[in-house]
Amino acid sequence: MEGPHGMTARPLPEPTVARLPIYLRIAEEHLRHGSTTLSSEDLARDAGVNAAKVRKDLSLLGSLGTRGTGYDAASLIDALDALLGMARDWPVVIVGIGNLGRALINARGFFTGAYRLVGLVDADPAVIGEELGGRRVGTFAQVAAELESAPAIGVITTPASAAQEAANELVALGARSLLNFAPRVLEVPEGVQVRYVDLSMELQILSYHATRTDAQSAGLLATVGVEAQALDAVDWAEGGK
Amino acid sequence: MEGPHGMTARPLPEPTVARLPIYLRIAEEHLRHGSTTLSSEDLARDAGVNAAKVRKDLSLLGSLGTRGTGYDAASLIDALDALLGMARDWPVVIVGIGNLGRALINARGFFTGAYRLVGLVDADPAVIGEELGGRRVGTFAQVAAELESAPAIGVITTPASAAQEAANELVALGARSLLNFAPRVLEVPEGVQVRYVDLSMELQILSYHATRTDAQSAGLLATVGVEAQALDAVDWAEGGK
DNA sequence: CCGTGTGAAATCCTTCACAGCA
DNA sequence: TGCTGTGAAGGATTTCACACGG
Repeated sequence: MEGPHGMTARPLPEPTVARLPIYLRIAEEHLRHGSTTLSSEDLARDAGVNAAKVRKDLSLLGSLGTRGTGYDAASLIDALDALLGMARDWPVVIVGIGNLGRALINARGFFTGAYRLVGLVDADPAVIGEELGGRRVGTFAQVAAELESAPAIGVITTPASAAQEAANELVALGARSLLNFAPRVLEVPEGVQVRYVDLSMELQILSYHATRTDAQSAGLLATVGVEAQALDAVDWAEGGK
Repeated sequence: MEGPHGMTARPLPEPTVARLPIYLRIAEEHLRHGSTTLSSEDLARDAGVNAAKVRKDLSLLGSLGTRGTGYDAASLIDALDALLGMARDWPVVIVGIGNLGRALINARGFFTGAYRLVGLVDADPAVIGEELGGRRVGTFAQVAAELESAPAIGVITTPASAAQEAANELVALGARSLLNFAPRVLEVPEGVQVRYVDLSMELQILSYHATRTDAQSAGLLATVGVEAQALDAVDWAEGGK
């Protein structure tokens, strides 16, 4: 059904999965700019990766390209859309309506396309009742009562101390994917996916590298031949022990 | 100076670097809760990784532990603080004062410790002049004039269309590390670090996995023995061709 | 002739298993 | 005895190099 030749596909390597959304974005951009085909070299340049990697990645989805020509932008978009589930409907609940939660609600591109905001949860009585993005903020119980179906994705933007409880409630509501912005590793049942976005961690990783390159530029440069690499986000988790 | 035995250290593996902030957070928490030592097993449980991985990671920083006992929380924190540059001062400029930018300015834990907000840039005249987080929003020229020194880190929260220009300006100001929230791969000079946080990409990766596990649970479960893994963020980039 | 698709090689990371020290 | 530190094994991903097809 979803494999290269209709057979049961083995799971894609996680680094490949993380690059697919980038390829999708680039293909959409190329199409908007009028080019109907693009080569692995084009994709590689825009994504900041090796061309061989692009070909290997895309070949895992099937034979999408044409030898001597490249990839048809529209076909590539279709294939990636299908694989990333962009044709489906993904109801999203956000827990923690602070600054970050509000930013996500209002962010362009966050609730476009397949992802649909269906619930806003907060514990603070001062926030409950407020209307944002066409939804009224409620407690878990209130939101659960108003949901038509289980949310597919739960977004956690609470303080760290409330994150595990938020995860528990979201899983109880039926969410099987969590996007956690709180600086806490979550315990979730097997089969529940968790992705972590930790802003202070990002700063620390940057300052680690900055410390190192400073020290090196004082000596001799040691980072020779380092290819510009765009995105290899592999921070994911599958629940269970 | 920074190697295990005072010798020139080879660079740490990138996945290891991405885990160090987590170990740091866990050690701080343990210390706050009164335990002065913690084992690799403790760290592994809280971080959601394998204990062997913890030991391998930490052994790369030197011999921090004591056989038969574990790691001294305070010493571990010191070592990680030093390595991640937490003793230094990291001036940060934010470009793009929309919802996300404001969320970062107000977020607890984002501008605590080593990271210090020194400038806010936006192109919108309606936003320029506004005061947030103790800083007045200005154009690049205005902010540049008020800076005491070059910013170490630039945070980009502009729309995608403005991200490359923001990166150029930040590099011109002297920033050597960029944290980019815009869905765009940036071109930067060699030696400039870029990390990407792309929220819509996170959702797409989640929906990819959700699609797959749904299809599998209809058949037979194939994800057996998958260890819970916390964070392997490896999305980083070094400029240059 | 050009660019994809792909075995094979090389590299990187993780996990194992245990020696060694407190 | 208990837990770290680490060589070696194992697994996964990246890169190479080129056969193949349009």
